[in-house]
Amino acid sequence: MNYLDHLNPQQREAALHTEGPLLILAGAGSGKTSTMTHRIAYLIKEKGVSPYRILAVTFTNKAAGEMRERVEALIGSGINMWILTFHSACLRILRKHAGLLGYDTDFAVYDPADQKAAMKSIVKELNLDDKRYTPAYFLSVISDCKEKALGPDDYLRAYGEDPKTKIVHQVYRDYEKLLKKNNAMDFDDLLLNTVRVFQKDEAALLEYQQRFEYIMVDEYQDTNFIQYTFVKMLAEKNGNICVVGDDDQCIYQWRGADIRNILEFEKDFKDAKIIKLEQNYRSTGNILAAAHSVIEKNYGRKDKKLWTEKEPGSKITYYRADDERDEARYVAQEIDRLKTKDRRYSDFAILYRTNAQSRTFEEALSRRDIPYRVLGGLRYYDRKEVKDIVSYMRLVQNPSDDLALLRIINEPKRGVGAKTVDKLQALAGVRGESLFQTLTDEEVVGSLSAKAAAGLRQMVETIQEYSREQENLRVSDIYDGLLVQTGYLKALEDQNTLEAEGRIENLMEFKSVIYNYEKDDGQLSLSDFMERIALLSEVDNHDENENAVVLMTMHSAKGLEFPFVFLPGMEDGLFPGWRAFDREDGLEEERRLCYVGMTRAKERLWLTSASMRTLYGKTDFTRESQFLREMDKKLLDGDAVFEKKKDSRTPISLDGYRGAKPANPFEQLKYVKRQVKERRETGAEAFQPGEEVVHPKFGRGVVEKTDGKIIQVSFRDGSLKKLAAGIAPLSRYIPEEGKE
DNA sequence: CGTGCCAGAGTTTTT
DNA sequence: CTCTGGCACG
Repeated sequence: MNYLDHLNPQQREAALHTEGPLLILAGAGSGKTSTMTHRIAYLIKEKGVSPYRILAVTFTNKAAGEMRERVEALIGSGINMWILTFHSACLRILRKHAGLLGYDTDFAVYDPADQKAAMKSIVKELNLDDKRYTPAYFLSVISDCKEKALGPDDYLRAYGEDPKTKIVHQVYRDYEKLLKKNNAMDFDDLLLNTVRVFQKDEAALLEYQQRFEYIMVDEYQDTNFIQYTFVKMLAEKNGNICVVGDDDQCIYQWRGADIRNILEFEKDFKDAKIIKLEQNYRSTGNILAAAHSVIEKNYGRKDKKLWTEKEPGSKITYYRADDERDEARYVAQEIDRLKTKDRRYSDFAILYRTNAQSRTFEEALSRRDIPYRVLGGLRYYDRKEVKDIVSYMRLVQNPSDDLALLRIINEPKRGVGAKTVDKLQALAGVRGESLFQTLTDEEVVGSLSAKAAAGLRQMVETIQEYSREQENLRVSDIYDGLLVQTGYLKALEDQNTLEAEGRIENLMEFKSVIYNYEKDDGQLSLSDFMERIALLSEVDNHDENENAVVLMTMHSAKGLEFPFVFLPGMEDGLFPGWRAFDREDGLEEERRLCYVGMTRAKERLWLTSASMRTLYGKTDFTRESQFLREMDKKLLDGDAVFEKKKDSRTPISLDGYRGAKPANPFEQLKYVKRQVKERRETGAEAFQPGEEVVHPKFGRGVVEKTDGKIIQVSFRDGSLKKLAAGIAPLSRYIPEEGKE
C-alpha cells in the first residue's frame, strides 16, 4: 500500500473509507484529485473491486481526462472504467435506452447554437413579438425548467397561468416537439432524459444501480437538481457514494447549481462520513490568508480554514491604475519584468470577470510582444466557419438533419434566398420528407433559378458522395473534401479580406483538432468524431504546453492553477458585478468567485483596479471593489487601498482643478481625462527622481533626474543610462517580501 | 438575392 | 465600443 503514503492523514482516511456515503470537503488546492484517484486505485487494487463497477463523474472533459490519466498512472492503462462527465455518462446510457422515450438511439445532440436556431424558427412560427420575447429568453427559461425536471405542464403548474407563462408553455411544448421530430436532444435533455429512463424503466435503473457499486462525484457543490437526482437514484441501492466539493467554490448558482446539495449531504444520505481536507499544497501563506479574509465574510458556509506548510511568500500586490489601458500596461510590464529565463509565459494568467475585459490586455501584451492565448469568449465551435463545416459533416452523417442543411443551404452563396428556402420547406412539409430528400428530386431543383439549381445539385452530390464513402474515408479526408468540393474554402479565399483569412486559419486549426483525434484513435469514424466534439468546450482545447500567457474568465479558471495570477478590474460594479445586487445571495456568489480567482495563484498574486474605466463606450469613475475593502490589508502591498500611501506617480487630484468650483462632475471628468492623456503622451506618468526602478536588462537602479521625456537612471552595476520615458521597459521596483 | 445601414443591447456559461 | 439582427434598397 505504499502508494497511499503520499497522502496526508485526512486524504488517506478518505481513500480508505470506501463503504457508505462520504463527503469530502476539499478546499482549493488541497489535493482532491489525488485523493480521489488514490481512492479508486485502492478500491481496485486492495479491495479487488472491478473497475467496471466504478463510476466517477465530473463536470468537464478536462477533469475527467485528468482523473483517468492519474488513475492509469497508479494502476496501469487500458481500464474499462466510467470516468466521464455527467453529460457523456448520460449520453452513453441514452444511446442504449433512448428508445424508451421514443427516440432513435442515434439521436443528435444540439449545442446552444442549434438550440437557438431551433428556437428562432419557433418564435417566428408563432409570430411572437420578438422584442419582448427573444429566443434567448425562452431558452433560458426552458433550461431552467429542465434542470429542475419540469416539463411544459409542470412549468405551468409551478408558475401559475398568466398570459406570459402561457406563451412560454406553448413555446416550450413546440420546442420539445421540434427536437423530438429532429430526433435531437439538447444538453439539458441528456440528463433529464436519463432520469426519465430511470423513472420509467425499473430494470434499466437496476442495471446501472447494480453495475455501479461505487460512485464518485467531483465538484459536488456545482450540481443542479437533475444531476443530484441522477446521482441519488444510482446510489440509492448500494449507498457507496463519495462526493467531493467545496461550498466556497460554488460559482454556478446562476446556472442552476444548488449549493444545498453539498450543504445537506448529511441529510440526504444517512450516516454520511465527512472528511475535511484543509491542507493546501498550492499557494503561499499570504495568498491563502488573503483569500480567506475575503471568503470568511460569507454566511452559511461550512466552517473550514485552509493552512499551508509553505512560506508566507510575497504579499499581494495591489495597483490602482488610472484607467483600463494603464491597468493593462502595468500587467504587461509586470509580466515582462518577471519573465526571467527560468519562467515560461504560461506561468502567468490574467483572470477577469467579463470577457469584454480581454481586449485591452491583448493590446498591451501585443505591444510588448508577449505571446498570449485567450480562452473562452466566442467558443471554438461557435465560430461561424467551424459551425458551417460541422453542419456539412453532420449532413454527411445524417442527410435528414434539416437544421444543419438550413444552416449551409446558402453557405457559400448559391443564390438561395429566404423565398426559395420557404418554398422548399413547405414542399418538404407536404411530402413529409426531409429537406435533403426534397432536394434530391430533380424536378424540384429544376424549377429553381439556374444559379440556385446548379449550386444545390453540386452540394447534394457532394454530400451523397461522402455519405456513401464515409466508412472508407478518414475524418480529415472528409473534412478536406467538403471544404473544397462545396466551394466553401474557395469562397473564403476569394473574399481576400483579413476576416476571411482569420476564418481560414480557424478552419486549419480545426483540422489539427481532427488530426489529434485521429492520432489517438486510428479508426476514428465520422460519427465517433461528431460525438466527441458535441460535448467539447474550448477550455478542453487549452494546450498547457503552449508558452503563452493565459487570459480567461475566473469562471473558466476553476480547477486550474498558475504561479502568477493577475485579477484585474477590482471595482464595484465590475467585480462584484452590479447585477450581483439583485439577488439575495448574488454578492456571496461573487465573493466565492473572488476566492476561486485568488486561490488559483501559487506564488504571486496581483490585484488591480482602474480609477476610470470605459465600458461599452461610456467612461466612469470607479470605486475600489468591496472585496478589496474586505481583504486583510496587512497582506496587501503596492498602492494603498484606503489611505493613499506613498505613490511615486503624481496623483491626478482635482486640486489642479481649483479654477471652477463648485465642481461640475462632467468638467472634472474631462479634466482628469486630459491629465491622463497628457501623462501617457509625455511618458511622465511614472518616475520621480530618487525612485527605485528596475529594468529587464540593466537590473535595479535609481532615477537621477527626468524631464518627462528622458529618464536618467544610475543602475547598480554602476552605469548611468538615459532612457526614453514610456518606451524603455522600466518599472518601479517592488520589494519582495522578506528582502529589504 | 445580396449588401449596407441603423438601432439596440452587452456578466459569468463546466456540457 | 463592437457585435447582432432587422429592414430597405439596388
